[in-house]
Amino acid sequence: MREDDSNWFSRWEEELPSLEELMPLSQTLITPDLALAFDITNPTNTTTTNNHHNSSLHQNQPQPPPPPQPAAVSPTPTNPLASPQPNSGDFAVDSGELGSGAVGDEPARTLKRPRLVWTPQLHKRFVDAVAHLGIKNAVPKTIMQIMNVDGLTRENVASHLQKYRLYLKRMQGLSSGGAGAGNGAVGGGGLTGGTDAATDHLFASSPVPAHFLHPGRPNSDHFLPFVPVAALQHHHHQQQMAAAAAAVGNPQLQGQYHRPMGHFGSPTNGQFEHPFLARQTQQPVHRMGAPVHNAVPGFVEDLESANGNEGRKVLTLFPTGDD
DNA sequence: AGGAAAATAT
DNA sequence: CATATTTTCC
Repeated sequence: MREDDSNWFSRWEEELPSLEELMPLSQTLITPDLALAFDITNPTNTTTTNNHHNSSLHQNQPQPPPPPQPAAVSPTPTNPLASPQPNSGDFAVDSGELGSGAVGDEPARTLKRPRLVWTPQLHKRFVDAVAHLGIKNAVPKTIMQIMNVDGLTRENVASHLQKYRLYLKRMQGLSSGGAGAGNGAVGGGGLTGGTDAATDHLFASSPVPAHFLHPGRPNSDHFLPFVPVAALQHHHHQQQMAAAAAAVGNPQLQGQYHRPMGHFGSPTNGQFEHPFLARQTQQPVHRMGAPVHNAVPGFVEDLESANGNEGRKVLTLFPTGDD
């Protein structure tokens, strides 16, 4: 009956991805023009946005087009952007990158895919994709498609999905009625405060959809009238760099999270310092009266804190639909 | 292609 | 040493 209509409609609205979500990470990260420009004639770039100091974000660019994400590495062997040319202005990329050392290397060469760093933002996208698909359909391939992150490969998602599932499982055991779970299956964590196993850090940054925890009820049906946006987008351009490069090339950040005994007790948390991805939603803490005009039409203030602040979404009817 | 486990890197 | 991510096997 009609009831359903309004029901699903509401849900539909909530599920509507915001602009940010619609935009491919890669695109958001860099602009093709700049990227090209970089490779071709203007090696002047900041290439590196590497995080030299993550202490504070020095984002001067209102729209960081500095395409330089790939500084660390270039996942795509064929992509021109991969050239981490020396940044002329700023300093060189920072220090050794870890394993790859690719910073100063040339692109196009047998580049191995650098380690993908799952930043909270990326993870959020991942969770979002899984949520929309429903655990049922949440398979690597689909998730990957919906995420539409350049450079992301099925393997990456599969791997993360595996971990994510384990995380959910762990959560179930702990959150259930409580005392029940007797066995210390916790493996590692078992803190009273909640879920803070080291692994949870990343996962904790994004809220886990409630239905994920209940196996018994898929929460109504998720029949999507149309395929979720991103899935439709087919870009075959220089994709492998941005997101991947962005997310990837910065293992240094990892150092921060990777603290074995992590002491992330920030209640307000949610403010991760992302090197690149951060730029998408995390704007500088500039609270000036002067509004930061989003020069880009596609940029909406998506100030969503990874905390649990959800609800403020801009309804975007569809992706720019340009393509 | 999906899932799990092992291997490796950080 | 532990965790995160990749790679391999089923």
